[in-house]
Amino acid sequence: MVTTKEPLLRFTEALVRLSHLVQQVFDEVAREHDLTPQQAQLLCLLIDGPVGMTDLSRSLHLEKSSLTGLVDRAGKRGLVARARDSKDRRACRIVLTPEGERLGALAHEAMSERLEALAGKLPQEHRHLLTSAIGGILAEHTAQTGRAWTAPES
Amino acid sequence: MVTTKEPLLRFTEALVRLSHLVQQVFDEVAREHDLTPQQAQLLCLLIDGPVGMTDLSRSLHLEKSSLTGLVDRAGKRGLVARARDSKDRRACRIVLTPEGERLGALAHEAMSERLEALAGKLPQEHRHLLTSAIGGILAEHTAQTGRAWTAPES
DNA sequence: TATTGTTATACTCTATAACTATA
DNA sequence: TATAGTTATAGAGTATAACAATA
Repeated sequence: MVTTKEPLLRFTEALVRLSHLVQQVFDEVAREHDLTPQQAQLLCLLIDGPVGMTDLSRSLHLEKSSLTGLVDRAGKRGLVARARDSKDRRACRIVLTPEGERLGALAHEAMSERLEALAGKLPQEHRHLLTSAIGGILAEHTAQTGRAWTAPES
Repeated sequence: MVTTKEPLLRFTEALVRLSHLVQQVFDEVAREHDLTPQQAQLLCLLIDGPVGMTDLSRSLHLEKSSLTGLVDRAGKRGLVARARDSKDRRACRIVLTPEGERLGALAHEAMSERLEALAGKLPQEHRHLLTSAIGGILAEHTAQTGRAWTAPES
């Protein structure tokens, strides 16, 4: 289980620390845009188009009832709105308001810039390797759980 | 700003997705051990020894008052306790109870196993590269903020 | 005066259980 | 019956502001 030489930073520890750092940057960016982290995440998920509650709750790993509250509060702040589904009268699709779209895009861009800055000293080839290694990990998770790490295909 | 060929998965997006995945695994593990994610994180930070409130709030990026509540609840569950500081009568040091130590160790181990499984298909050398690349990113963050990503040196 | 930590207050976030309405 | 979503409730997490005790 333990290899002959322990590196300075263990692999799993590196993953956890990186994830904490990214999370922290995300929280900061959200706050700078006067959003809660959860609202920012919601906006990011809606940038590509309207999504139904069930799909959203899967993507966010939230119970439907938790999502109802989140959408309610985001709605009260004028970031999103509920649109009725034309095919299924039980369902609704959550859409970004112009303000939600604006803030979502701003936050997304700020996030990218911040992360780029963090990786600025990394040589290009290392970035590519890192990216593809992460792709492998995400694929492995998909294989283990059967769930995709992107949009839920209905 | 944009290189000649955009890879399938952009670098920053890969970082964000990886971080979400790790976060999700962390939440699952915490829940399986009947802990909230924040409690699990608290236990992990205390494994190496008692820590004062001010240092804890820095490590967790929490206001002191938020931390008071977190420690209160963890205390009510018998996971941690407040010990008075011998040198400074204002301060206290948060210590793990035996139960907290047990649960913290279990959760930490489960987390490692889960992440190892996710990276299982990755060749050793890629893992090392990934680890050192992450080390670089963490170091860059330290350089930019002046804060270390590990224990806060008082 | 500065620092350590708590209290008071007001939100947001989250899950569980029970519910309504549509399919 | 099953699915989409909400309501009710309870508790956890968080920040801001004001405070107490010690340094």
